[in-house]
Amino acid sequence: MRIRLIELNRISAYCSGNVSPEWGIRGTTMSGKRSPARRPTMKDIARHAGVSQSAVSFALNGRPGVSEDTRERVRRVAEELGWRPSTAARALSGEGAATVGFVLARPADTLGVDSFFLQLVSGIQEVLAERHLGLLFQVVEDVADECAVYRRWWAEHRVDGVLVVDPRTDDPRPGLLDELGLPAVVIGGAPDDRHPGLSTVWADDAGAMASVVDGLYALGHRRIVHIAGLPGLAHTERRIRTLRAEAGRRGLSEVKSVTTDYSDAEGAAVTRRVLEGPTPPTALIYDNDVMAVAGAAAAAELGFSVPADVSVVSWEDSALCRMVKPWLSALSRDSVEFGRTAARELTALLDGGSARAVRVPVPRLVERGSTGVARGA
Amino acid sequence: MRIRLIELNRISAYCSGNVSPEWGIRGTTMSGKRSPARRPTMKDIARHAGVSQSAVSFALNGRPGVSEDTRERVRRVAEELGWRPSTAARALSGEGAATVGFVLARPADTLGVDSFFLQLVSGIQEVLAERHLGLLFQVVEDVADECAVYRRWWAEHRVDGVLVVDPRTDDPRPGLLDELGLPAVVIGGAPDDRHPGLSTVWADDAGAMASVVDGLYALGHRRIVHIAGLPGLAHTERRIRTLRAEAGRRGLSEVKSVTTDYSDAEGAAVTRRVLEGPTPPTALIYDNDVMAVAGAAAAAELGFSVPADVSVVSWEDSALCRMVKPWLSALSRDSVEFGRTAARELTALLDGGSARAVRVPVPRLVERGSTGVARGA
DNA sequence: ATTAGTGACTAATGCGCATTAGGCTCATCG
DNA sequence: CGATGAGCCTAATGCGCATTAGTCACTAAT
Repeated sequence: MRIRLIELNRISAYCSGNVSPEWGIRGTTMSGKRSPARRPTMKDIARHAGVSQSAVSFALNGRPGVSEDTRERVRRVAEELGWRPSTAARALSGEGAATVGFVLARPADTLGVDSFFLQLVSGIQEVLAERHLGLLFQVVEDVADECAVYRRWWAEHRVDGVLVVDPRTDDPRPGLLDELGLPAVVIGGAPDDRHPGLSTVWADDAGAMASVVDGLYALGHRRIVHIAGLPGLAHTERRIRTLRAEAGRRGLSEVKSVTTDYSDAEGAAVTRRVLEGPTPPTALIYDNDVMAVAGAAAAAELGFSVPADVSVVSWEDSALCRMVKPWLSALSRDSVEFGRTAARELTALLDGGSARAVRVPVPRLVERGSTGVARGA
Repeated sequence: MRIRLIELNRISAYCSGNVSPEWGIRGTTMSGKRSPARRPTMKDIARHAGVSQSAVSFALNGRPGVSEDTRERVRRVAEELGWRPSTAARALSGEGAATVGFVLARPADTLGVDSFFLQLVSGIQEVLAERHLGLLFQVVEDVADECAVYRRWWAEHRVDGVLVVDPRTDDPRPGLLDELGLPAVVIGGAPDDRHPGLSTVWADDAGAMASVVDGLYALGHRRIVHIAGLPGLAHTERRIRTLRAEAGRRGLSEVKSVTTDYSDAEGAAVTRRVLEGPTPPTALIYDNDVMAVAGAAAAAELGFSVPADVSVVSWEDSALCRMVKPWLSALSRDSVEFGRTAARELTALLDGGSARAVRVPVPRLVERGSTGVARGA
């Protein structure tokens, strides 16, 4: 009796699969009106394949408990029906949301021209897409809002982990994420012992700064101004500290850093201010490409020729650096790969791996036309 | 008997809420090890408030069936516990995923310096954040991949709707989204009657192009080259068609469009090619800021002075346009507001509103130093 | 005084999946 | 020849929420 029924089911499933599937993914309501479309579920697969819903689950998840034969059949049916697991249901049954979060804490108007993030994100995506992980993205005003977003995401069960950018000194985020138990990778921060749960992917800013100063020193530069980015950002502070140390080591007194908001406006303004001083610097190091370009233009306007009067280095390479004359020498790094690495670390964490600190290659100085021997050297 | 029990529950809830809540959101496992944190659920709230779980649901969702008194109490408890509805559970019980999708189909290396998308996204976020809607973001290589992503998102029940950018001629996406019944807003496409289910937010490129040509014509320009963006994009084609029409209307034969990939390299290359021809144009219209800047630089290298020899107009305004000398005249639009509008349309759609086509203001030409009277005019 | 009605809850169900606990059949061993 | 176990499945349960169907006490109307 029982066997009979099952057999019948199997036969009908077999037929419908090969001859005329009465079970498409398009539904038709009673009224005859065409409903938009119906998502196939495991139940549908089960009916189609003539097995129980649990068997389907076992089959599709590689769990033992079904014959290879059945497994294959179930897989085929799932494929035909275009089935995909509902992330909602998966998340609900404890499997996680299959999503990672990414928050960008920058005021909308500061977003402007920034090639770094888009490239970073595209690298991240590459890795996440392979594993069908979604990327939940949000732009907020400041770090406080960012923390609120993490809390919400966590409470709403929206993400399995997050990628944190722009680490700061006295950053509240690592502590919060630790508390929430949300796996996270900090991008661009130096390794931090206080939060063993977080992974870190970082570039050796200190080393890069040292080598830039080395190079400029060799070219005879003794007065150097570093037009830095936002104060409070970990890498800004690292660069500033290193510059000071390098200057101290060489006994250079006319070397300093000035922090800005990364905008072209401030980049130009600071440039004008320092160049109009009594003893203008002979070399300028900008923390991003936008300021470097704006600064170089400002210098030119003041009658300073680049690189004869003043050398310019951009700490970010992009098409922008090749849009002005002379082309700007820049520290080049592979932002896409940076993103890939970060995403890989996060997936490793999600797989239960333990946190670690990964260092990506030191940015390389690409010498173009904007750096030269110091005037008078 | 029953009353008694309920009363007791209420009292105990009252006490625990005010004196020593034994129910925090932090859990402690049996072994004494501190578990990372526990998400409070409606069950917790129910226990705390001494009511059933359904009552909590009614209370929190503004449904009738509970007294104002209870409602308020439940709300307070939920607040105290830091409760947030699990999106997974919500989605599973048919409420939608509280997420909208956004796919960017551009090869990774083409992403480069683009201010438009980041601004667009930040505008979108502003509106979505208000309603606690998440934004699922993905970067893919081409439109085929993009379609695959929509299918997957739909099958996985991941998004309630999507925002579509870069509409094309013969675009497969509207049809697909229609088929899937996925609410969508097309950003930048002209209204399309064939897909009544989709909303559209668009700017009047045709009108803008006409006014730009008007302006250049008035300055004496008769030979104009339009360095357009990617062929196949709806707005590229619209601009090209309009330019041709305007030229025809005025009997100008030396007016043409050349399509590119939006990169600085092609912008410069095309510029060189047309300027080195026998009768070089006196005005160049670039479809984005990156090409405009690169093109202006290329022109300068060839000995063409801007705007004396050739006028330059950028169809995208950004800090970039103010980083070169002379500053570039540009068509300025409020990309952030554009994003807001699109997001608002999508939320309206999600609320059950019907699709419509919304036109945002025509981009306005900001005259800067790069446009002038045509040589010889 | 009985009935209908209403307000305020609680119980029960389902969403789509993973998982645990059983159930049935057949081969193997003592 | 009955007991044991392995193999292959099915049934049942839970996740967190929304929702529908009761339940119970109390009021208004007949």
